[in-house]
Amino acid sequence: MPKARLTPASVTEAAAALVDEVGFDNLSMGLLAERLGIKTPSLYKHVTSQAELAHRIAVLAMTEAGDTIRDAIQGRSGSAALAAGAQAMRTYVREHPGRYAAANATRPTGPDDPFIPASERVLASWAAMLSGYGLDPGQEIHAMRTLRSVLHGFATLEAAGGFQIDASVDESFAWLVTFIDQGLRAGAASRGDVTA
Amino acid sequence: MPKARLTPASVTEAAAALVDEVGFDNLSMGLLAERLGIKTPSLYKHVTSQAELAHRIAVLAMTEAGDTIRDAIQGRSGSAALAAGAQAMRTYVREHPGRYAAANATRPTGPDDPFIPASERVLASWAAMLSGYGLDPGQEIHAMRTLRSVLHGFATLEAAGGFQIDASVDESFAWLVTFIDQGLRAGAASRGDVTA
DNA sequence: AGCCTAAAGCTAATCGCGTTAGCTTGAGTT
DNA sequence: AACTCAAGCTAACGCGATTAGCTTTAGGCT
Repeated sequence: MPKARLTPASVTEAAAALVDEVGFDNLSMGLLAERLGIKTPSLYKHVTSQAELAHRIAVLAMTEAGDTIRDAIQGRSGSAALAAGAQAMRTYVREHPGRYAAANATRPTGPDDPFIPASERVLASWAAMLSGYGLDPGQEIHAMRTLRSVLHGFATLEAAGGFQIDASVDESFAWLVTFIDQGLRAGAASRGDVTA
Repeated sequence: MPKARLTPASVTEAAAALVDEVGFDNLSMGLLAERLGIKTPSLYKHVTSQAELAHRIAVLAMTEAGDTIRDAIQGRSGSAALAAGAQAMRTYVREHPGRYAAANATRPTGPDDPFIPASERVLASWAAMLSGYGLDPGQEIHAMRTLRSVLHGFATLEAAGGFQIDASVDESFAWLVTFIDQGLRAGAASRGDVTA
């Protein structure tokens, strides 16, 4: 049999790179085939459908994002962990807008979808980071959702060009991170958790 | 000439209703035509393209959202204005997920695009609400962006089914609003910096 | 009342893109 | 050297958006 020039991983990676360049909803089989130097129908020897391809990009994205966030948080705690994790996520989305869009467009296909553990790893990193704030157990879920909301919201708004005066977007993000940090600290303090 | 059964406004409204039912990216000319009781090509007597139709939905959505947010904030100030405005926005997105998706998918088509003033009206409402917190002028832009990020992030995550244990999503939103309110009151980011 | 125009519909046809069917080739195995 | 099958290819189908061109009909005008 012919040597496998194209592996499942290399095809997914090429698709992910493509999507970061042209945007997730401009992904087309023809574009990817051209990029790989083959004709469009030949792609179906490596992918069952465009939907499956998009899903594979999503799994890759979630896995990569999980890795960078985990690495950023590793070895830090509290404010530093929050700042590093948030920055890692923002940077990932800026560098891989197409992959991130793919991840947001996808839904788990079943109970054994690898997308599920990949997302859970991301959530686990955030949970680990939040645990450093010593929040009340009942509040952790809310803090987690609020955190996800801000970071996701900021990243998508930025990716969509939603911030007009982009001169100070970095500054805004730093402000946002500080805002969250102080809110979380205050939340812990309000329950007497303060180290005084 | 035949009476105008279908006005530009009624077509856009029907498309918006459709999109809220089937999801923005399941919008199709055939579906809308069927809904209006005409054949697909006849739609082009009322719309120049699907892209234009999507854009009209987006303008409608931004205008409607602006109205409800303004109305919610009217007559309130401070925490109450924030809570009411945030709730209004969340409710709008929950009730009109397709329109909101359309609004996020669109880009201004030119300097005289009605989408621009429509978005500005939304921003103006948020700005009016934020002014009640008496923030430092230099921080207002950051507070605005942070506010937009949380609300947009929460709304889109919720619409995408991103919150698994949906039992307490209402509670999480209330927590989020309180979190933002307390942060704004404290002038959170005015002191200290956590930037990595 | 009776024409005349143009808006609004329709059918037929085109185009692009995803996808399927079926043929061909060549590397690795026997 | 024969054999097999993964990976490519061309041809063709299907569906949704869009265009072309015809038909109908209501409103304005004389």
